[in-house]
Amino acid sequence: MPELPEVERGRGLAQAVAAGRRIERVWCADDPIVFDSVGPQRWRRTLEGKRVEAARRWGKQLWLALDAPPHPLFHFGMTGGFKAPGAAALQLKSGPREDPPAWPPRFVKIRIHLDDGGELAMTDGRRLGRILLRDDPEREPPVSKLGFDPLLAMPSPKRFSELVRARGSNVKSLLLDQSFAAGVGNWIADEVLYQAGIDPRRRASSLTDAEARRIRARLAAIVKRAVGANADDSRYPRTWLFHRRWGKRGDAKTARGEPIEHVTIGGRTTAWAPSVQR
DNA sequence: CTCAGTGTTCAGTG
DNA sequence: TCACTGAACACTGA
Repeated sequence: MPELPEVERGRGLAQAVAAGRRIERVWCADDPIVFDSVGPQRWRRTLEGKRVEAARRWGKQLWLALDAPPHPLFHFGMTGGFKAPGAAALQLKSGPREDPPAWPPRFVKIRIHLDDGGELAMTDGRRLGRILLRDDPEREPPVSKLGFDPLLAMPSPKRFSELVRARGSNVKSLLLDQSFAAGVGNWIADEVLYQAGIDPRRRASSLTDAEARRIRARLAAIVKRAVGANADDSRYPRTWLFHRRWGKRGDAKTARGEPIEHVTIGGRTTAWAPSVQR
């Protein structure tokens, strides 16, 4: 699920459901992994009675700004997400004839009941997500260790180019490095390099200024477009590598007929089109 | 039954 | 310090 656009959709849902509301009651799953050893009783004591001022995000980190600290900070891992009852329209791919919305949802980890009868829940099937408490989320790890957020704070072309060309790793790994660009995940990194026409194995320090600027422009455009589509991938442009990258078929091709290769870079499956990425 | 996986972290190596 | 690799985490779904 979650790269920057999916997390931003979660932020929007939380903002719509919870901002301005008081938290009346909280239910926590008995899951010491996702809750990072903060017990359910402390969660309830911390959250109940507080008012939610806003839902904020940096990279893949998401938190509820309350009227008093500490604030709950969420990371969705591979499979986490926010849910709200009857919020189908705000969620992913909830077409007319999908499964009836189950409530409470499968794999629910926390349920936050609000004073207007609404509810915000987080689910996480594979338990790689985390829910933490932070007094000052923006100035404490993990958020303080993140790099720029491509939606909220893209560096200038000049600055971006300097940043990229100072790094020795391959450009795919660099894009995945959260201390460089916060919120970029595996498919966005591949999409950026495909559209920019850059071989993912290139050393960042070997890129020309023009190539670095091209990467910046594609990163900005792809993130903006995916967020604008509310992370509904059926609305992503047909020409995107995204639609063709899954399932490593030997005969996979892009929409333009370019053969797609799958290789492992930085420990992650990388899909790319060698004929147009140099 | 096997295996990949939209993420992160840590230990070990060079 | 930097860069890289592999394993671990936990579990689903193909």
